[in-house]
Amino acid sequence: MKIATWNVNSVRQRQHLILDWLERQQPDVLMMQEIKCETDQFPADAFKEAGYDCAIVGQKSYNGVATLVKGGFEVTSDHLPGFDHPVARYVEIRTQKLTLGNLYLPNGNSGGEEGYATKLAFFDALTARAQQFLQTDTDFILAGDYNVCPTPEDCAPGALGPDDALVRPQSRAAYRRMLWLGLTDALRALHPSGTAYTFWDYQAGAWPRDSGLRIDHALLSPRVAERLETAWPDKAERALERPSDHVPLVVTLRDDAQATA
DNA sequence: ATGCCTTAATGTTTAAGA
Repeated sequence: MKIATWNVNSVRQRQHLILDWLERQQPDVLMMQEIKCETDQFPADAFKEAGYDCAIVGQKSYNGVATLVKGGFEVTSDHLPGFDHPVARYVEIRTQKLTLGNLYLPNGNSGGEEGYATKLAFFDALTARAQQFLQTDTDFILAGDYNVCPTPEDCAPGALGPDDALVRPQSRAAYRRMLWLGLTDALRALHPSGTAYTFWDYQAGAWPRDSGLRIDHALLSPRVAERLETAWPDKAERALERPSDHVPLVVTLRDDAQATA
């Protein structure tokens, strides 16, 4: 099973790049963030033609998430339970015996301390959601744009100041708290060290200088982690014409031994 | 100079992104 997450920075601007990528990679699931459109503006027909059905939670101008799925699925939530802000930053589906949460965590650099508090509040609710799944023995993946560089190795030297919301100690602690629940960072489980950036700023020649960040992550519940086969950021996508500033993070899982036994 | 791009919309500028 092949699952990807990608902050596309406007699905309408990126539609053809996304369709080309789907054609090449053929994932079973693609979780997209920052679709930047209302639900009824989402180009669902084009993705349908490519073989994908969509779970869409859009809003005007900003944010917005959508999950593309091959095969049957059901939407289990169109918002993050416990996060009481009317923003389109979470959609959750169930397919192939997995619950897949697609998240766009607040950046936390705008809106002063209140804006930063919103980021931590989202983390709290996401942690509670994960605990709920663990308690109910639900296999799950929580993937998306976490807007956190978990360790210094995940932030190119000089790319961000020490007070940036992506690297503040509380942000990193909030991310670690999810790992401490027993979740697995798919990329780091297979590639424990080294750079594995998923984002390069449009500004200041960040891409040619390889001044990137690892901020897009896939966290796996214990039984799903047992099936982890590969995890890689599709860096080549950043070099194409008019790309998103993020690249897809791709995770593949071996077949469920329980299902095939 | 929290700028250097890029996006959407409030649109001949602004806010947000990270």
